This record gives sequence, structure tokens and C-alpha cells, in this order.
Amino acid sequence: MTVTRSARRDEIVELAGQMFAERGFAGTTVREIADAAGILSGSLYHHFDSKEAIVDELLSTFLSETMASYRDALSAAPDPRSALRALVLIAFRSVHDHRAAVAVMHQEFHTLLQYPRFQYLRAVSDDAERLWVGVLRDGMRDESFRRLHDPVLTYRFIRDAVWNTVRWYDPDGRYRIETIANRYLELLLDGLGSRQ
Amino acid sequence: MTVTRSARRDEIVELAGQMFAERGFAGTTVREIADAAGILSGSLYHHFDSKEAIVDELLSTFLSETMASYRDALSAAPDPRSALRALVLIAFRSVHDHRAAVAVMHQEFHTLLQYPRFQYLRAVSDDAERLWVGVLRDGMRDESFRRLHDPVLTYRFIRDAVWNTVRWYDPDGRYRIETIANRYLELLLDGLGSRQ
DNA sequence: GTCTATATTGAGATAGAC
DNA sequence: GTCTATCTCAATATAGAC
Repeated sequence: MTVTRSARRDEIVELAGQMFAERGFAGTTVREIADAAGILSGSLYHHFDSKEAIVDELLSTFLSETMASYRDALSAAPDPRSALRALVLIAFRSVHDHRAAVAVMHQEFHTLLQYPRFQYLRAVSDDAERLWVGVLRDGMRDESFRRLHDPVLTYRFIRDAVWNTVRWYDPDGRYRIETIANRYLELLLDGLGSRQ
Repeated sequence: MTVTRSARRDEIVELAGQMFAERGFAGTTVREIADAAGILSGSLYHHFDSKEAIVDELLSTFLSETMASYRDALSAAPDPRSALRALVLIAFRSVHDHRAAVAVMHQEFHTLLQYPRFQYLRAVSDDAERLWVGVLRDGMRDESFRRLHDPVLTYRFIRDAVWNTVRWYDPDGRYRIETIANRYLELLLDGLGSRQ
């Protein structure tokens, strides 16, 4: 986490992130990353200790920024409904603004967890779960939301639907991210409708 | 698709599927698969032409079975609400019954699409989308469901939430798959509740 | 900060004996 | 149907010159 910042580093992380998102972490070679950056593979090791260090920087940066946004939003929200809406909007926003990081986190989470180095991913993921579930519980308590049978399950359904949009969302496509976010909020809050 | 069936083949596909689900397709070696099957890596090639052929068989078998279940359910369902419920239950059932195939499909879909050999994944995925979206449209038409702004978006939210459960569902954990399915249906049909 | 050159390891796959 | 033996290639990573 205590890394030396440089424009070149950030550039490489960005390029590598796009490739990881597209072909997977294991499916991307350091040579390809170096090619994209216009240098030879050996030169990459001047900037990073290893391929893992690159994905590590991509994810840790993204996760700390996202958690910070979550916490800011929570302290500004007047009630659980606003808080939930804010969290959902932040998440969709990062699908747009940090596509590669979201895609890699989403796609490589499980396989990266095998390595000790990436145990912090689990920790952050658990933190996020606690934060969202807290909002759902608050909303049940003050009756903004129906009594849910299980806020943990509800959170996971939300999380999975939101983050997965990164796999089909196209910044140049016909759905703007705000449109997607609003449609999702409508579905989440009102449901499909339960009339017989 | 026209493959010679044998118990040994099926066994290898099953073992390999578990490993692909756990470590990813690119992260699993043919040697590891052979080890798990109790043979040497060279011997694997008596059964399969390549590593890709193994994942191909895993996915194509799973997908044709799933699509068949979907179609059976649709022809048996008396109305759109029943049809939607049936589709959701089939999907959650396969998260339980075909964990590895669901996980691999979910996790490797995007990267496999790079290869011509796996273009059929896109085709099946599109078929499934048409089928689900048809049910949503039917339900809007007969007013079983609220008029949705976009049934395609709604379908994708559903699909992503349902298939992603494979990443955290534990067959020996505290949530039974039927419990998860029913909680999801409640959320989908009724929403969180939109009271101020 | 990048290059040249290369060490080292492990990957997918093949041929032919048993 | 499996093993022995091995080919071939590509992967991550390193050392030291420029």
C-alpha cells in the first residue's frame, strides 16, 4: 500500500487493468502489458516487483476510494432510504468510472483469494457487507423498508446485480449509467408487482 | 457436440470443472487435472483433444440441459407469473446441482468469448435472454407485472443476481438453496418497499 | 527508465511402447 | 487406456549495460 507514486506507474496500472478486465489476470502476460506501455517486458520490473503487484495496486486503490465514498455518503444521508440510494448510485458510478477495476475485482476475486497477499480483499468485502447491511437494518427498524427475512441475502442480491453490470454495460451504448441505476432502484424498491 | 460418451470422460469433466471453478480455467493446468484423475497428463489426451475441449464439454452439456429445462417449464406454465417463478427456481436449482458449470460459465464467459470455438456461448446466452424477456413482456401485457421501463434491463438484473449466488452459496451452509430462491422471489416481486 | 540478453520454470501437447 | 519420454514454446523474472 505504501507505494511510490508516479505518472508512469499509474499509466501502466491503467493499461494492465484494461487487459486484465478483457482477458483475465492469468490470461494476460507481462509481455503484453509491456507492449501496450511501449517498453520491453524486463523494463516493467523497474516499476513493479511482479505481475501480482500490478493487480494489487489496481484493486487496493479502487477499494480504498470506494469505501471512502461509501462512508462519506452514509454520513451525509438523512435517512436509510437516501443512504441506500446513495450507495447504489456510487456503485453504478464506479461501474462507469472504474470499469477495469470493477471488472477485475468481480472476476478475479475468488481466484486471487487463494494467495495470502490478497487476503485483504476478503476483509474489504466484509467491511462493505457490514456497511450495506447496516443500512438495510436501519431501514427495517424505522419502517422505510419492509421487514426483510434476511438483510444479508438482500444485500448480496443487490451487490451481485449491481457489480455484474460491468460485464455488459457499454459506455457508448444506448443505456446511460444513470438510466441503468434508476431502473435498478425502481425494481429494487417497488418490485415487479405482485398482483395475481 | 458429437462426442463419444464414457464414464471416464464424464468423470474427468466433473473433476476438471471443479478445478476450473476454483482456480479459473487459465489457472488450472492439465497436469493438475490428470493428477486429480489419477493418471499422467499425457493420458488425458486419449480422452480429449485439448484443455479447451474439456471446458467445452462441461459448458455445452450444462447449457443444453438448462435451455431444455427452461423450455419445458415455459410450456407447462399457465401464466407469466408461474413461468417467471419456474425459471427462477430452475436457475437456483442449477446453482446447487451444477455448481462447477455455473461458476465456470459465469466466470469464464467473457474470456472464452475471445475464441471462435466458444462463440456458441454468446448464442445460447442470447437465446436465454429472449426467452426470459418474453416472459417479462407477457407479464406486462396481461398486467401480472407492472409496466417496466425496460424488460431487457430487468432480465439482466435478475440473471446477474441469480447466477452470482454460485460464488457465495455453500451447500453445507445455513441457507438452503430453496430458501435463497424464495427470498429472491419475494424481493423481486414485492421490492424493498417504497414508503417514504 | 529502458534495453539486451538470458535464466528458469512450467505450460500444452505428441509419439510410440506396453 | 495409461505410461514413458520428450518436444516446443511461452511464461515470469533477473542482471547488468546504457
